[in-house]
Amino acid sequence: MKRNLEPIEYKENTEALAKFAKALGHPTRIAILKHLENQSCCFTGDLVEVFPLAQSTISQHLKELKNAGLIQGELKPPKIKYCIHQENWNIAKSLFQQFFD
Amino acid sequence: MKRNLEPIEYKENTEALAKFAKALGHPTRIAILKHLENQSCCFTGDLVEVFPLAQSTISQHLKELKNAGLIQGELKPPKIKYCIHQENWNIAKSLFQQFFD
DNA sequence: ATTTCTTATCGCAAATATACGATAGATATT
DNA sequence: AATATCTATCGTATATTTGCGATAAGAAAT
Repeated sequence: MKRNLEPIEYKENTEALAKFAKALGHPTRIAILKHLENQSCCFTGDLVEVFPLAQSTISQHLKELKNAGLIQGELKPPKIKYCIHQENWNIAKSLFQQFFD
Repeated sequence: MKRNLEPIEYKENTEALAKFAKALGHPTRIAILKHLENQSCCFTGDLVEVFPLAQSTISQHLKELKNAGLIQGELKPPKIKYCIHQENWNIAKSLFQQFFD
């Protein structure tokens, strides 16, 4: 095999949009975000009860959403409260909007 | 290992949105779609010249976009003309719209 | 200090995605 | 029928994703 080692350079918006889309590319993560929109916020434990998935799996999905910038965690010891990251959410929203015209 | 063999059941819209998002979750596919929006249509060969990727790789990305329903291919022998699948495009658009409020 | 509660991380296994070259298929043209 | 052109598919290698249980990490309360 011979792979393209040097990654292709895309426009900034293209990369950003793909990154957001990738984070949204799993039904569990969509469902988590919908849940966050309804509840405005929630704890990891709440989600573990909602979805038939291991706690570690939920945590991993949350991590990806956080890495993508779509959510943020706030320390509420001993829990962690997760909310939509409103600023980045708006950025994602407008990127998708302008993408679809 | 013991995986959850029975897949989780999500709402239809959740699945649909995740599927579209997944297809959009790669910068090359975003770029292809942007190109299609500008040109309205194009051939596989055109894309091979635009992107520094093998023809087979481009073809694979097109296949995924087609499977997601975002594009459609029209036979224009000996070429194939790819266009946005307008109907599904609108569905995707409205799914993202209502997802982001 | 120890225990309790909550969440993150590690290590693993399996599945999927990404990329390539090579090859096959489909259709005009000669 | 043979050739040329264009695209899809196959086979392969590697990387990433997804999921689990087990364990670690953090903070509060006892």
